[in-house]
Amino acid sequence: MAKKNKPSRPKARTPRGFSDRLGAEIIKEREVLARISAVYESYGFDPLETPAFEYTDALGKFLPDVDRPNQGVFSLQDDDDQWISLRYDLTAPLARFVAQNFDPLPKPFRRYQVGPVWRNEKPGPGRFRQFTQCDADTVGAPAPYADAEICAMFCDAIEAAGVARNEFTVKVSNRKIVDGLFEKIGLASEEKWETRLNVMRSMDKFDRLGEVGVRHLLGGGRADESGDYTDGAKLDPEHIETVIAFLQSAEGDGDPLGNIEKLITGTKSGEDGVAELNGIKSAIPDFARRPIVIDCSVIRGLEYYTGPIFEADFNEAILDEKGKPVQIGSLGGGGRYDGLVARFKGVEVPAVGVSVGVSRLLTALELKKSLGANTAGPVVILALEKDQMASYQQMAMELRNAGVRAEVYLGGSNFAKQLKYADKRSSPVAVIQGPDERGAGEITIKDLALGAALSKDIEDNKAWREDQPAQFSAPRGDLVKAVKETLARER
RNA sequence: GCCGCCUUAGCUCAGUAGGUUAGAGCGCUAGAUUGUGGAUCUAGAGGUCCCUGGUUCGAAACCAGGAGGCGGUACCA
Repeated sequence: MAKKNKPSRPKARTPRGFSDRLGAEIIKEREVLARISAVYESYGFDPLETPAFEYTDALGKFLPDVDRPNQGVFSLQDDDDQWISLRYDLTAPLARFVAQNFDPLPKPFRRYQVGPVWRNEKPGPGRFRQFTQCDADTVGAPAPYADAEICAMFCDAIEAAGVARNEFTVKVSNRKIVDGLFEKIGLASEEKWETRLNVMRSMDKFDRLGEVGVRHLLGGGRADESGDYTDGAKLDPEHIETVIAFLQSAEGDGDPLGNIEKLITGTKSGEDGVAELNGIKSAIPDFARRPIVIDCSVIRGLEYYTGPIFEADFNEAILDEKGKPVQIGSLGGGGRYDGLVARFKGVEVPAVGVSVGVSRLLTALELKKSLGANTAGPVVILALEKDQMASYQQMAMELRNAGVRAEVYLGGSNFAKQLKYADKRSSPVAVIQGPDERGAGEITIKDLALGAALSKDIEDNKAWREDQPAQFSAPRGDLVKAVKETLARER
């Protein structure tokens, strides 16, 4: 039964959570990154590049233990026995960089950074183990003015990336307000930190699980549809009411800040937080026309945010090819983290920043099909006579010099196959010169896009072939002109 | 990590109460239509039926373990 003599070959495949990318996809991402970077640069942020690997202790709490050194991050032990890890975001490397080069840097230090980051966790739709982030941070400036600027720039960057103003919302909250809530419900003391974490996790799920789900999580616990059970925070009923009211403060037509203020009145950090949000509001030009809302149901990272926090979300659910909603997560987010550099320096350095999740954004735009038609391929010059290759390459050169992407067909196939190739490359135009044209000093320009459009209502192939409505001839000397005119017509 | 479902051709999927040469559509390759892609016709290639082990005269099918995928859930800087 088993076949003999069959060599066992490795299976060609990409590791899970990673992906190959080709052609148009890369071009699109490059374009989106360029647009976001341009926004950051126009605000005066300088580009920074740091290596993919960092010493693991510089990245934070994920010191690899012997059992699970790769929990969350990809780590390996260098030949000098030190642990190094692939960066999981761009903020930790920034903190390291600032601490390392503190004295000569201008303060505040404004930098942006674009690049891949890696996380060793379960992949899902729009969720990869390698993805691109696009961050901008201001280090060394206290709240709220730097926060206001970052927040406004965040909106500009997302818009520049191709999401319209009415398609997304930047939600703003403040960690201090959440602290105020904890004071109100008696969770402020040191030994209650675990319950606090628990409550924050539950609150973070408000948008996904809704009021009912969060009530369960705050109380006794919740069983999900797969039968798994999550233990609850076991709060008193009245405290649950307070938390729910807090989460719902942004709903309805009232003013969210006012609602919050009533809930957390009398707490020091709560009032500080409200004041900071007011400061942000008043420091953003044309605030009312921007898609920014105060919404305290946003929690984000549990550990390090110390002040204002931002999160950008799509307004409407993203659907996949089958029309099913996809959990794609936020478009990006950020906030103030005054303690991060202190890990290295011992002194608190105030800092605030945002991160745009470019890979997610592109997945979403792809699903929403708002990135427009496919990027056109190159003009293909058919190679009908092998002894004329130099003259074909000459044509390609002329087109390139005129700024037109062009290539000569280099395979070994016949006429029909060459056109098929051009079709597959989604070439807009094919340039044809066989013996007939060459004798007459001409070329044939074939408008592939137009042909494709016309062919939709073609029935008789014979008539189609005889007419050839989508092509015309031109003098060899007019090559560039004729191609450019054809391309222009397609726009 | 936990729970559930799934894995047969490049893709989408049939299939058999365990029984010789495992199928379809699309795609692919080649040819026809006398130098023309998308139409039509003809032919062809391509499968360790996810892997390993077990039960059996016989396993793609049944059992166990593993891997991968999907969905939920937990964690998430």
